[in-house]
Amino acid sequence: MRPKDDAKVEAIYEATLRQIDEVGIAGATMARIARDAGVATGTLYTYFENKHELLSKLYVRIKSGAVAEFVRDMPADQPYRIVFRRVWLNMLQFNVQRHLEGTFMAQFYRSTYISEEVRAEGLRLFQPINALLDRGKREQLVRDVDNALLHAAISGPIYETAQLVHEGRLTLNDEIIEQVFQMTWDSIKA
Amino acid sequence: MRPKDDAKVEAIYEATLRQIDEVGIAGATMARIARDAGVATGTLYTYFENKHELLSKLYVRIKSGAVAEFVRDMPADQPYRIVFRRVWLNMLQFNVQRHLEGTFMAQFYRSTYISEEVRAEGLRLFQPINALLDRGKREQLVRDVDNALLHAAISGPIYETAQLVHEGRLTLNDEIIEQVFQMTWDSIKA
Amino acid sequence: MRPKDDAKVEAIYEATLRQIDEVGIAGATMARIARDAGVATGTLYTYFENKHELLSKLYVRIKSGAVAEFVRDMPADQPYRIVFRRVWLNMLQFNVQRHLEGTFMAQFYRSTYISEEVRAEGLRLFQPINALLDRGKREQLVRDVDNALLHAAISGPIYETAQLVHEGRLTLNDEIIEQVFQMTWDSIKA
Amino acid sequence: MRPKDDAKVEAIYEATLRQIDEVGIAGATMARIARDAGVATGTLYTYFENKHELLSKLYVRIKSGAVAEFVRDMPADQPYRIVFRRVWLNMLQFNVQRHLEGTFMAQFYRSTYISEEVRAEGLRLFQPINALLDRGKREQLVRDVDNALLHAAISGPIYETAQLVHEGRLTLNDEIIEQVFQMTWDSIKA
DNA sequence: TATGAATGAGCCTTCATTCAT
DNA sequence: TATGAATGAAGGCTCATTCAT
Repeated sequence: MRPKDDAKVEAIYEATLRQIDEVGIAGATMARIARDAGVATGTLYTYFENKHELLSKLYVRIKSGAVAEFVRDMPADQPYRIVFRRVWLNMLQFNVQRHLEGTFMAQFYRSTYISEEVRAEGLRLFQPINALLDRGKREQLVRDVDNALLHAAISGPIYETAQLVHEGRLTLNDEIIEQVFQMTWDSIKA
Repeated sequence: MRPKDDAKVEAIYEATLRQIDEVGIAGATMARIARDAGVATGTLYTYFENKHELLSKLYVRIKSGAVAEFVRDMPADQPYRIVFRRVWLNMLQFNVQRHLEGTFMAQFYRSTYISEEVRAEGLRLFQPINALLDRGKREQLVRDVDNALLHAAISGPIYETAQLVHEGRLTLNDEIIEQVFQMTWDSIKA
Repeated sequence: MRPKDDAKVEAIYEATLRQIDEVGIAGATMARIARDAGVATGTLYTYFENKHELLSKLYVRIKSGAVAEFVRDMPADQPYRIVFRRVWLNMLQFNVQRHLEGTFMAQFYRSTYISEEVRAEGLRLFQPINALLDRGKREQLVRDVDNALLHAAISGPIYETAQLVHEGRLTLNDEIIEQVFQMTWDSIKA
Repeated sequence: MRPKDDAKVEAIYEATLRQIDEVGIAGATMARIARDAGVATGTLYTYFENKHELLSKLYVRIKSGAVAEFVRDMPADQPYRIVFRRVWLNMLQFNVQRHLEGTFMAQFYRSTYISEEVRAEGLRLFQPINALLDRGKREQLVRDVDNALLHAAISGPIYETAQLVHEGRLTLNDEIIEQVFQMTWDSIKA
C-alpha cells in the first residue's frame, strides 16, 4: 500500500512515540495514538495493517535514523580515536536527547511484539557501526573480540547512562561525558 | 481452615516469571498466571492485592535475591580484583543463567507498572554493590567517579551480553568470559 | 461513518428499564442491557461513560419526562381543585401505567448509585409541582405546611397504591380512584 | 438447623443491617457482613443456607419486630383516635429512628431477593394493624375502604417523611409531627 | 462448630479491529 | 480515503459459596 499522505504517516509515528513514552507500549492504544496524531482511529488502518505493523515499521525507521545519526559528521579521514569518539558521542546524545526513540527501541526489541525478521533487519542496519569497529581492529587500536561483545561494551553503558539521566539521577556535563567516554574507550581499546 | 501456603506463593511467583518471559508483562494476565501456577484466578487475590502488588513484590524479592547472589562466596579478605571478579562473575551468571529473573527486572524497571517507591527500594537493595565500589575507590584501584556511572559501566555490558546469549548470538566459554571481564575491568580500574 | 444514533440511545434506555424491572438495579448488568437493546456491550460505552452515567442520565430523563407528564393537560385557568385533581391523576396514572419508570426512580433514588448532584437535579425538576402547591396555599385551599410534607402526603400514597396494583392486590376503577383522591385531597386541603 | 449461638445470629443480623445501610443491599457482601459481625465468612453458612435466606429471615424478623413496636403501649381501651394516634406515632418513630430497619424493609420488599412466600408472610404479620383499621371502620370513624388503601394512605406518607428526615431535608418536632398526623387522620377519617 | 483460603463464574470496562457512511 | 461508531473477546477484579483444617 502506497500511502498518499506522508505527513500523516509522520504524524502517526510521532504520536506513537509520544504515547509510548507517556503510557508505555501496552498503554498506547490505537485510539490514543490516532487522537494524538489528529486522525480517526480507522485511518491508522489505512496506513498500517495493524498495531504490530505500525510498531515494526516505526522500529525499523527509528533504528535506521538512529544509525544515520550515529555516523553523522563522522570525520572519516581523522585518526581512529577521533572518529570513534564522534560516533560514540552521537550515540550517547541520541540516547539522551531523543529518549523517546531510544526507549522505544529498547522496549520494542525486548517485547513480544517484535518478529524475527524485524530483529534481523535491525541488526543489518548496524552494519556501519560494525565497519567502524572492523577498522579499529585492522588498525590494532581495538581489541580483537567479537563485534557483538564490543557492541555490548559500548551500548550497554550508553543505555544505562541515558536511563540515569532520564531518571534525574545524573546530569551530564563535559567532564562526566569525558569520564564515561574514557571508560568505554579503555574498555575496548587494544 | 487451610493456612496460607508459602509453596503457593512460590508457584505464583514462578508462573509469573514464566508467563512474562513468554508473553511479556502486559500479556501475562492474571488468568494465565493463575493457570500456570495451578490455582484459581481468585486465589491470586488472596495473596496479592492486585497485579501491581504481585509484580512489585516479585521485583523486590528477585532484586534482593539477585544482590544476595552477587555477593555470594565473596572472598572479602582477598585482593580487590579477586573480590570484584567474583562479584562480577556472579552478576554475569545470574543474568545469563536466570534469564527469566534478569529479563523481568529489566522489563519491570522500565515499565509503567513500577512505582517510585519500588524503584527506590530497588536502588536501596544495591547498597552492598556500592560498598564494594567504594572499597575499590578507597584502595585507589577503581576510578573516582560516581557509583552510578561505574554501575552503568559494569551492568550495561552484562545485560547486553546476557541478551546476546539468550538470542543465541553468543555462547559463553571461559575465554569469552575472560574477555568480557577484562573489558569491564579496564573500564573501571583507576 | 455511522452517526450516533438516537434510536439506539432510546433502545438502551428502554432495555435498562426492562432489565431493572426484571432483575433489579444490581442484576441489570451492562451485558444484559446491551443484549436486550440489541447492541454489543461495548456500544453502551459509546453513549455512556459507565454504568453510573447511564443510570443517572436515565433517571434525570425519566424524572423530567414524568414531571412533564404530571402537568400535562393541566387546566391552569380552572378552579384549584380541578387543576390539582388533573395533576394528581396524571401522577397516579404515570406510576401505575409506567410502572417501569416509577419503580426505577424509586429504586435509584434510594440506591447507592445515585450521586448528590443527581439527587439535587431531581429535586430541581420538581419545581412545577411546588408551584402548584404554592398556588394552593395562596388561595388558602391547601394547608400551610412545608411543600416537602405535602409532597410526602401526595406521593407516598400514590407510590404505595401503584405498588398494590403492580402486585395484583388492587385493581383500579373510577370508584377506587375517587376514593384515593378524596383521601389525599382531605389530607392536604386547608 | 438449630443455631447454637443466638448471640452470634444477633450479631450477624445487626452487621447485615449496618452494611446494607452503608453500602446498599448489593454492596453488602457476605465477607463484609461476616467481618462486621466478627465471625468468619464460612460461619454465616452455618446459620443461614445462603445470602437469600439470611436476608429473608432478617426481613421477617424485622417486620414482626416492627409490628410489635407499632402496637406497643397501645391504650386499647381508649377512644379510637387516641389509640390510632399511638400506633401511628409508633410507626413514624420506628421509621425515623430505626432507619436501617425501615430502609432495609423497603429495599428488600421491592428487590428481586424477596420470594412470594416471604412477601406473603410479611403481609400476614400486619394482621394487628388491619384489626385496628377494622375497629375504626366498625366505629364509623374510618372510611369504609379497602384496608390496603388505608394502609397506603398511612404508610406512604410515613415512609416519605422518614426519608426526608434521613436526607436532612426535614427536622421533626412536635408541631410538625402534629401536622403530619393531622393530614393522615384527615385522610382516613370517615 | 468455626475458620478463612480456594474456587470460578460473572462483573464492568477496554481496545484492536471492522464497517457503514 | 477518512471517519468514528460498532463489535465482542479479553482483562482485572469481586464475591457467593465450598471445603480442608
